[in-house]
Amino acid sequence: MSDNQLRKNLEGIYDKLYRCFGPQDWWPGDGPFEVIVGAILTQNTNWQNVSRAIDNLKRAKVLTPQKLHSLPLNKLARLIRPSGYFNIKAKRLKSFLNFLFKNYQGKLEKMFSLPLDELRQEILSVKGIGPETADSILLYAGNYPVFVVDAYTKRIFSRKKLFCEDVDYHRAQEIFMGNLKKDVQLYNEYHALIVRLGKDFCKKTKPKCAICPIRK
DNA sequence: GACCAGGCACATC
DNA sequence: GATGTGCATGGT
Repeated sequence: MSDNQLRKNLEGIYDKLYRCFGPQDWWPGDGPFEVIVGAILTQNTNWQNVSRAIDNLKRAKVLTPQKLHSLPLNKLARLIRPSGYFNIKAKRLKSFLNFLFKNYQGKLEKMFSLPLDELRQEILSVKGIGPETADSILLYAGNYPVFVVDAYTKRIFSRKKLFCEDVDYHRAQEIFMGNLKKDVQLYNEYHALIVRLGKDFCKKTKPKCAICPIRK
C-alpha cells in the first residue's frame, strides 16, 4: 500500500467513525490528575470497574496527589479493589506519585512543562507505566500530540490489513503519527473513537461483524 | 463456568 | 529476542 493510500485509509476510517459516533468528549474524568489515575487503573480492565474504583477514591476524599501520596499502600489497594489487580495497581500508583514528588514537588504543571520526548522517557522509566499508559497520560492529561495505541487499535487496524496484530507498539504509533497531522484534538478523538468501535463491534473472538461501521 | 476488558513486569528458554 | 505467566474484579 502506498503512503498516499495509507493516509487516505486512516483519514477515511476516522471520518466514518466520527460520522457514526460523533465526538466522544474524552478522557472520561475530571482534570489531569484523575486522568492519570484512570490511565493506570484501566490497564487490562474495563472502564466500568475503573469508574467504581475512582468513585471510592473520591468518596474517601483522597483523589489528590498529596493525599494519595501519603495514603498507606494497603488502604489505597482496598479503595481501588473494583478495578482488579488492585495490589499491583496500588504499587503502580505509588511509584508514579513517588516520581511526581521526587522530581516535581507533586506539581503536575511542573511535570507537564517539559518537552514531549524528555517527559515521555521519564514517565516510561516509572515502574508500572508502559507505552500505552505513558501516552494516555501525555495526550489526555498533558495535551501533548501523541497517538495512543491500544489492543483495540491493533485488532481493528490489523483486521483492516493496515498492519499485523502483533505489530510493535512504536511501529503502530509511527503509522498513525507519520500519516496524520500532529494534532492533539485529532489524536484525542481518534483513539476515543477506536475504543468506542472496539467495545461495540470488535470483540476478540469475533473476527467479523456484519454491522461494523468501518467494514468494507 | 468460560471468556473478556482501554497492560505491564518478570522469568525462562 | 521471543514467549509464557501472574496479577483480579465484575459483566455477559
